[in-house]
Amino acid sequence: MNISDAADRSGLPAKTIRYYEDIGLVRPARSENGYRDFGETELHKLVFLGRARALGFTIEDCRALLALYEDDDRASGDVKRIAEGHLDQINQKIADLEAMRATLSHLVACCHGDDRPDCPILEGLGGPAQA
Amino acid sequence: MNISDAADRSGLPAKTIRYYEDIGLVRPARSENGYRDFGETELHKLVFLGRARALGFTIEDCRALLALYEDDDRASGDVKRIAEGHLDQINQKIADLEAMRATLSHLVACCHGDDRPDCPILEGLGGPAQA
DNA sequence: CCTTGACCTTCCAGTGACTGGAAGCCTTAT
DNA sequence: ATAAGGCTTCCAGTCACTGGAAGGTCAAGG
Repeated sequence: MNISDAADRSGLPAKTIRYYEDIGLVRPARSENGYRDFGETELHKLVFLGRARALGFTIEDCRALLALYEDDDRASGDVKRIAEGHLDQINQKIADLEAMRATLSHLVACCHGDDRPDCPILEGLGGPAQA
Repeated sequence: MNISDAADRSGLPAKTIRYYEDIGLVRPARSENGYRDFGETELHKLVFLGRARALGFTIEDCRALLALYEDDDRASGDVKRIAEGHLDQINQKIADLEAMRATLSHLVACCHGDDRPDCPILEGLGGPAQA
């Protein structure tokens, strides 16, 4: 299967698939003409990578997860540890974003947003530190 | 004031301050020896930038906000529009992360996490599409 | 006066995970 | 024979810094 079919079936852009080969995540065979030739196994890995990336795992996490996926003697504890670490990071990011949202939505709510210069948002950013 | 004092008083790393000058966000004076010399106005802008960045505004948003901050004839509506746009993006990011968290925490909860290879997390990533 | 150490300067390269584009080869259909 | 489309590689750019090298400046101590 050529790269554009692999792209269609995995949902990843062809550019991304080439990049994943560059960094050693997949190793498609090559046809005589030099084109990449994806078998079911490599396609399967692309799907796996697409799902893991969609869950926000880093490429290095994906590399580790893929190695575990292909290792019949893996310990599920290793997988779970990676996933829990990532879950902690997601929770941290959500907490950070919620703190931003709280501050910013308060400022936005206080701003009348018309053509006058008076603006609590700018005051919050530039004024003296607030409690 | 030299850059390290500006860094201490603004909370930004000196490297970041130099970068902000590079991209034209601040324009500190120069002493005869070539050192940057920050007055209160430039320091104030650094504090403003630090707060805006902490709220997740992009550098280009910061540039626009700073211009409005320095414009006595601004319309607060312009500020509010930028802030609301950013708030939308924050909300979108939170929603994305919460979706990831829901999927991932479910998978993690299903994984016994011991030394056996059986692993619902990997099955979720590599298996057939789920409803 | 000299040295030491802490500053400061500029410039270059790297981060993560792609993405866009150029230049050129291959295939398929007309 | 040619035109369109797909494939290849390689280089550069994204965002907002961050690290490090090479070298100039300054204040204190001997």
